[in-house]
Amino acid sequence: MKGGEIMENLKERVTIYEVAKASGVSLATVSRVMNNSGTVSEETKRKVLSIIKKLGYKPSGLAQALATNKTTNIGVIIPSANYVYIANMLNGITEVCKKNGFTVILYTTSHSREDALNCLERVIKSHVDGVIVFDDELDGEDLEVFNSYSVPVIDVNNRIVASKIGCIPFGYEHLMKRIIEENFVKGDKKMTFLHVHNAGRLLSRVENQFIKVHLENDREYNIMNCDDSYQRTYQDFMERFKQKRKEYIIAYRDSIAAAVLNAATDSGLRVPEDIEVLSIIGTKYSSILRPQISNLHINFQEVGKRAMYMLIDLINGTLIEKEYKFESEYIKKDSTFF
Amino acid sequence: MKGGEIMENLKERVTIYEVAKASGVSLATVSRVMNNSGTVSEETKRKVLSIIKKLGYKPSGLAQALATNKTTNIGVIIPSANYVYIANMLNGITEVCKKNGFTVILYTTSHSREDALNCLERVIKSHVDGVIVFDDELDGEDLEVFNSYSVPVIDVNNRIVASKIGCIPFGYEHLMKRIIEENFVKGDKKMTFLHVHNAGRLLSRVENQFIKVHLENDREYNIMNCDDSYQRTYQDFMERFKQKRKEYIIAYRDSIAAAVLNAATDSGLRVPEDIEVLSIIGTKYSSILRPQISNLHINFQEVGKRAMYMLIDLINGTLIEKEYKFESEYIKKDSTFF
DNA sequence: TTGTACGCGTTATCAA
DNA sequence: TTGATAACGCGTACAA
Repeated sequence: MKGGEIMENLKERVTIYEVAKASGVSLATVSRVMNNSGTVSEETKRKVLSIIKKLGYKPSGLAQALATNKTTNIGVIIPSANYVYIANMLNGITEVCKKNGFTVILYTTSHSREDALNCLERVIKSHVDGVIVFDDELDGEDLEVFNSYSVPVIDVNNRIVASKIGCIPFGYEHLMKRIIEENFVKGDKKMTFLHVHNAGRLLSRVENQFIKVHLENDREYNIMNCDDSYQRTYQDFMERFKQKRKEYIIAYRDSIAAAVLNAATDSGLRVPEDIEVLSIIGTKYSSILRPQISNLHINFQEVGKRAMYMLIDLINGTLIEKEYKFESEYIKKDSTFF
Repeated sequence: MKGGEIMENLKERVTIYEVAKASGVSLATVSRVMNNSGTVSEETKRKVLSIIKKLGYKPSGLAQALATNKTTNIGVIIPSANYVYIANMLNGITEVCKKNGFTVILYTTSHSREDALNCLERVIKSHVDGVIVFDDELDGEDLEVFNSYSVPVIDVNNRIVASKIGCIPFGYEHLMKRIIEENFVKGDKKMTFLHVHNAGRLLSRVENQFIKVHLENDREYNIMNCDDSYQRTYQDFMERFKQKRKEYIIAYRDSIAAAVLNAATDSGLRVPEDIEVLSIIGTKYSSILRPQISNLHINFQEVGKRAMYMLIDLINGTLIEKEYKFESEYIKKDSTFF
């Protein structure tokens, strides 16, 4: 053995052929043993199994997928795993995946159209058995593209239905209307909606509803631009709260709501007497933060699980109801009066 | 056309053969066009490209992977995406992946040895080009198994090095010692370490260090069993704080620390005068919660990025330093005195 | 019960 | 500049 020779024990991947040879049978028999298909005599089965174990043979998922046209992989497209509610959904998906023998391939879009189209390409190339989309960069037409490559789709947070598309829309409108009108009747504060640039359809829909309900009731309202960052929002509100106004503020999610609350508290304003805050997307942090934040709750872990269940049915062609709506629930905490 | 016929426009996947036929060239030429390899005349190139576009041809990643022995997929093994710091790491990984043309396959183990071994199997079957492991269920021997199937590994939170294994250990011990001893000198409270059953090596190591430093200094300490859940811990401490004792409590992560803090506040105890709390793993919530939580900070997004950079180098055989340590940093906030 | 041979959709090596 | 053709590792009719 020469000096410079590579000594790594990268034993080459053992294939079905080698198992067959070592067992003295054909590769078809090995395949049968692996998949418990066809009929194999107990004796050869034992022998083959022992060889498989001895050689440490693991079938190549690639070759299997190519031969069977099934990968048992599903794609998940999300903007980022960094938001708690999205991580919760992801967790629900993986849970159901594991129980059903699927594996998750993760695609993130970082809020960019370019990334999104890139994902689309890669998802199609990857031969996933199906895909769950929770991403505003992808619209109905994009989802049709998946379908045209016969990739079943479950679209979360939309209402797009087609032959191989199911959807899980969220119901925030009714509840939003109820809360706003309750504030008109019992409350005394003008409402401010925190508008986040490019934050997606979910927030836009709620914002539109916010405006609509105000117009219907002939009430004044504020829309305020807001960064999707705790620090920046905190600073903005420290500035804003120098004038000790009373306000009812609606924020996208817990961190943003917390920024407002902390700024209020740090400015000597009382919650909820002076400042009321509502978080649209509530997570467990709504209850951990003090004061606890009132929020419109949807269990995103359950959303993820449901999405995956629906996708499995869609893949198997047994999905009856292509739409499953999640209604939000009002969790009244300390940051609001009613 | 009969009535019951299926009308779905699931156009079958178009293959390289069909493109070749439609272009009047051989599949080899199409392959060359796709990969910009070899030499193709401008004219046929144009023709082939137009056909590719027209037919919407996307090469099969499966077949490519089988032929080239490269998937451009990497595996990520984590206990769950539900913890903020893990989600942060995941985010760092995906970011670097995207820039370098890799795709993440996600494997979660749900804190079970069985799941972990299952992951091991699936990772090997899936032909990933490499794997990042941040999971206590998998030990050094398991990682060697990856290696024996020539799957490069980056192991986070451990110090295991081998031919195709790199690692990213965390440095908590020194800082822990410094903080504890500072408390001995300047502080006046007995320290309590929250022991979480089966929470993994990271916490165990810190706990051992906690005990060691106390023994070295001949000081008394408490170890207290604690659930890895906000609610349960909150209740436990509401009970405990009925006796208005003074304590310095060390918790695993923000949520748990918050449970202690909230219980203290709700029991009429002052922070940090009566109760001091330190969170070992700090996230952005350390600064959002009130009082803000002192913590031992490691930027997990950076950990994820670094892990992926190292993995890429390992795959390419260009990784020089197989170990890259992340030292924790003490972020002094309002929940402690020093 | 077992083996042969073909197909899955690519890449890559030769010749032509 | 192109086109056959052999891998890649497996599943699976069909034949034996």
